[in-house]
Amino acid sequence: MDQAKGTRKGRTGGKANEVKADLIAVVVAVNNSDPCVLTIAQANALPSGPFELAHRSLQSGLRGWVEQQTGQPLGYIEQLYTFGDRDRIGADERAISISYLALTRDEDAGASASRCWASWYDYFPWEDHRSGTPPVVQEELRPRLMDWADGADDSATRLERRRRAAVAFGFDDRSWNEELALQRYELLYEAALVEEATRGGYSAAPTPVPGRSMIADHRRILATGIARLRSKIKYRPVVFELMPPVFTLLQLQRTVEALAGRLIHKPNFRRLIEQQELVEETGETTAETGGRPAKLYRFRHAVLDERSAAGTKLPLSRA
Amino acid sequence: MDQAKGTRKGRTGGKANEVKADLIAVVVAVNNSDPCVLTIAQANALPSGPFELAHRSLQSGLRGWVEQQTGQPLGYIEQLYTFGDRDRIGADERAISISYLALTRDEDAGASASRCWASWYDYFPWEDHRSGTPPVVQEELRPRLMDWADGADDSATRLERRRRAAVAFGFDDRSWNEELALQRYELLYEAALVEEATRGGYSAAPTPVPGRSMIADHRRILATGIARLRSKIKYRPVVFELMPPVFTLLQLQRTVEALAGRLIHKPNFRRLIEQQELVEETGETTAETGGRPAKLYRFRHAVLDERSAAGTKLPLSRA
DNA sequence: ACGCCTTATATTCATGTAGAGTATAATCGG
DNA sequence: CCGATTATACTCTACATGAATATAAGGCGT
Repeated sequence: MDQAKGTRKGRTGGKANEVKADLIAVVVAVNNSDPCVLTIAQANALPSGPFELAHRSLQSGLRGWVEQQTGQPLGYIEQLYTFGDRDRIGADERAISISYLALTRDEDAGASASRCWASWYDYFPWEDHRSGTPPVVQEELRPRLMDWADGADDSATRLERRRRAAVAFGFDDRSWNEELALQRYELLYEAALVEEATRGGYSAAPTPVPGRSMIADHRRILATGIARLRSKIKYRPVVFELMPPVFTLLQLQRTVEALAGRLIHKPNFRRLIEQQELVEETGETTAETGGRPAKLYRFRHAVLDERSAAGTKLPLSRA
Repeated sequence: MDQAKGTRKGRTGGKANEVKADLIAVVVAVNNSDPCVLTIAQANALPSGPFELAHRSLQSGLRGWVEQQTGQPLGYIEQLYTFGDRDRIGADERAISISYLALTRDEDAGASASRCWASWYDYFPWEDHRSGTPPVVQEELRPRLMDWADGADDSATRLERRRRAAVAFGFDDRSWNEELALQRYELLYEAALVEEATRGGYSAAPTPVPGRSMIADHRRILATGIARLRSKIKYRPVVFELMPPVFTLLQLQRTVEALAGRLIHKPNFRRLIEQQELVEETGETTAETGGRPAKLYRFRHAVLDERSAAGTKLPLSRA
């Protein structure tokens, strides 16, 4: 495909088999039920920078870049994915992108000149189902994806495309699965319905679907982070990285709902949290919620020790 | 720590911020209830090679190296983790390791000169609990980990180490969790009980615990692959990548047991497989199993289409 | 041919958990 | 003091899971 580029890099002195490695961060916080990502460049890019010799490790390099570009110190970090440059748009030379997900609280609003929190759903308007399926899904994504499917050469491909669209977006009475955020973005990319897909300039660029784009493959990386986080909150107590030290159960629920992009059954949510003993009461209450004062809770950090929390789904014998 | 190396790389012409990127493969197959990994260099290394300019993508580069070094073509591939060189032992220059998990069948025994399948449990004897907890856990790992814990300076650290060892290995009536394969290896590394941990030559090297080691951080990468696979078989139908086209339910169970390193309740396993409609009968039976002839099944490839199969663990509303 | 061993397959039961709905309690503002 | 609002508690049903037991169908030795 792009084999013509194979011998392009003729720098003298440099070893042929070396590449540039970029560290890219998806830094997430939740403010007032709004899931936010830390951005730079007028919300057009994620914090990032090359892995340098001075960096002690990949993670410390990432921390350095994020702090330098946004002033935001990072707590919880996990690796997302390493992309090769075939996936990178506009990359001028051989490069790989090592992406990370970081969770933080947007507490200290000090020195936040370049710090810019943007809502996830500015980039992915179709991902927020907290008020029901957003209109853009039925009114725009569905017909345009169907057009794309019908544009295939053979009928097998047409069926295949329809099926993939239906699974990803929950068409035809399928249920919406919030964890498929990455698949949805990639499907739209493949259908050339997002701005990034038409950057090559080869095809006549149609109007992209709603949703802000980013430089290079940053929006794809953001989608990867969203998908990972939506999956992870279900089996690891990572939400608490996004919560203040003390909170009410409803605040916790609203945070999870913001991340998942869908609503949660309140009594069941409370039951789940309580029976898993994820939190403990502080003894205080707050009346700032409007009605009956709510108990305040804090995260039981001990659960990080107690549970290895890898759920089984196989009929393993307990013997 | 290794900051002294910071300015070491003074090559003229080459850009400073470029690194070597190695592609490393954990290629898994299961033969006769034995989980195997594809190795080279007398079973001392995993197939690997640098990411080169000629490679179309990271995955195709990996495929190339594995096929060249072992003759084994790869089917299913997924990325595992990208390690920085602080984690690499004996790395002479700045480098990162991008590791992958591949699943295959060891069918065509043709041209397998350099191809060498080695059992997982040669490298991790403490991971096979199919015949109960292996003796090495109680007889060797436990006392030596306790010694390590007791060797800490302050009592808080001692308690912490004991707790981590207990969680990882299921001491003190805790249950064994097969998915913690990586944590177990890293704990042994930290306690300097594996050969890799004493390569620096600084400390007087004690006798490592049983279990074959590998070059660089390859055993760590293998542990990463084992942990990932043990986790993934529980929520995605990846086992079938390791099965022949047609198989009995017991063969399928034995394969899962080989991977998980523990036994499965037979009736429940069958129920799980059947009610999820993962397989369909071929109509044939085989009498090669000793007793009553077993029905032969094949994987229902349609499930890959139908299900997005991301299980929920939150009380989401279905409305 | 018969019984027995082995493996395959089917059935049952108790328990626990998830989804969903309903009921009561404690504030505040009029 | 009433009702709007939010918090908290309880109930019910369906289904999945862990575990045990029962029946079926071959081979094999005598």
